[in-house]
Amino acid sequence: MTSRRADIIRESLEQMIVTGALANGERLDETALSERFGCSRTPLREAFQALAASGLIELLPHRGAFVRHPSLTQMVEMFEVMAELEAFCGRLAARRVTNADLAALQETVVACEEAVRANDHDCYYHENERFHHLLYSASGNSFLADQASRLHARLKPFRRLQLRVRGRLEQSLAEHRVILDALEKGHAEEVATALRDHVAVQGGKFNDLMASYNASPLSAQRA
Amino acid sequence: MTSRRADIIRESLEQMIVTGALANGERLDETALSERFGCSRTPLREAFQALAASGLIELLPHRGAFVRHPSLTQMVEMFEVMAELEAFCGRLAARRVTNADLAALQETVVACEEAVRANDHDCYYHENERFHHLLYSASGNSFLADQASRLHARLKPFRRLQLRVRGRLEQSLAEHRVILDALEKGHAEEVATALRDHVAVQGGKFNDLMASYNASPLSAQRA
DNA sequence: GTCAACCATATTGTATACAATTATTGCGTT
DNA sequence: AACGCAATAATTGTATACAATATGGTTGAC
Repeated sequence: MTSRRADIIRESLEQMIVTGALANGERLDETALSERFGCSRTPLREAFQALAASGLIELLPHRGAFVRHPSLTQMVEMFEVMAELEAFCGRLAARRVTNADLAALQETVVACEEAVRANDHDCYYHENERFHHLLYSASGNSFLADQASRLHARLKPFRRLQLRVRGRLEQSLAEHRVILDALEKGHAEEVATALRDHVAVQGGKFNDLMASYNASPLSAQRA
Repeated sequence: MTSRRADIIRESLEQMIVTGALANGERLDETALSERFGCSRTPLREAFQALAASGLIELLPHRGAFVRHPSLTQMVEMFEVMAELEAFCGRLAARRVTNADLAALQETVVACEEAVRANDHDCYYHENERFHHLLYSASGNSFLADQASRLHARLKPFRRLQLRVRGRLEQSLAEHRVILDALEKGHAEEVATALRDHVAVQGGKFNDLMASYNASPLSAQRA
């Protein structure tokens, strides 16, 4: 149980930033926020440090904290790295995956199938998360798994937007099947390629992403 | 100019941790350190936050800050990821590199040659850094470049140990030449493979690394 | 003698007060 | 009228004081 006020505030601010409740370039006023959260400036400043470390805000010395939403370019760059990290996870997992891992992955695929049938986007989203996180740890490299998880978390709001495109759920599920199949056969390069294509923003997906980005509050110009 | 006491303290502690002046598992006493640095606990705590974010210490709620040196396993894991990140930088750079980048890279190779002739390890180390950072930005993906730089910085103390192995300088230089050559020709996969092998800890390099790790103060058991 | 519960102590987390730096506004000069 | 400088106000950075939590030792019971 986290009894630290600072941690709660960090999560709260994180949410406000990724949902777009806090606009890009906006300055976070310590005194104003401390009144809003009903606490002093101290825990707020600690939360700022953590947010700055994960890149959600920029901390300029003696000037304050500023919200920094990724630009479209930065977003594409992040997806480019994410694709490669996942591909690497897959390549390692093809050699190191355990039967328990495979069984758990299979479970998520089944759950995803049901979600698609029920057209339950939230459920699919949840199971999709499980699939990818299982894959990260199946890499057998806990540092890699951690890095992948961090970036995955940072891309969370954009992935949600993507999954809402028509037909994307079915396509995503089919790709999961291909990945799992190659993984079971131990075909490292096939797994890597399938994952890279699954995650990468390319072709039509780029247009979808761009459209949803421009429509979202995150795209607001900097102050 | 950084007039923040917290930043200075962070750098100072960072140095003490990576050099092994602070042993693994050691608890960082806020009051003791604040007296030592001649300041209050506030900037120290801010420094702790930053160090925890980069993984050098662990911050347990209501219990304090503990130094966390990577285990041999974690180190190998980090090198595994570093190799892949650099390989990806190279693959992208093969398509996106500019003539100015190539010229700058060529310069570092020349400087490295001179350093090897003079047997100047410090100079070689410095030019080696330049080579790799140039490569990161040549990837044309600034997010990737940033991530690569971060991990590169974290592996710094271990790389220093590695370069001290006899004959490693010449071997490293030769590899730089191969990488640059493939880069000029635009052979993406050659660049990637050469970089992966250049960075990866495998074969004899693993033994060298393990030996230097065991000999270093970083390998001390946790308290 | 051992284990558990409780109290004392020490240490972290938070609030507030103060210092230092930056931004702003107004005035004076060109 | 526009630019530059200076004083003032606002905001961040730091110090200190206080509150909350965890640890360790002691005491009591079984």
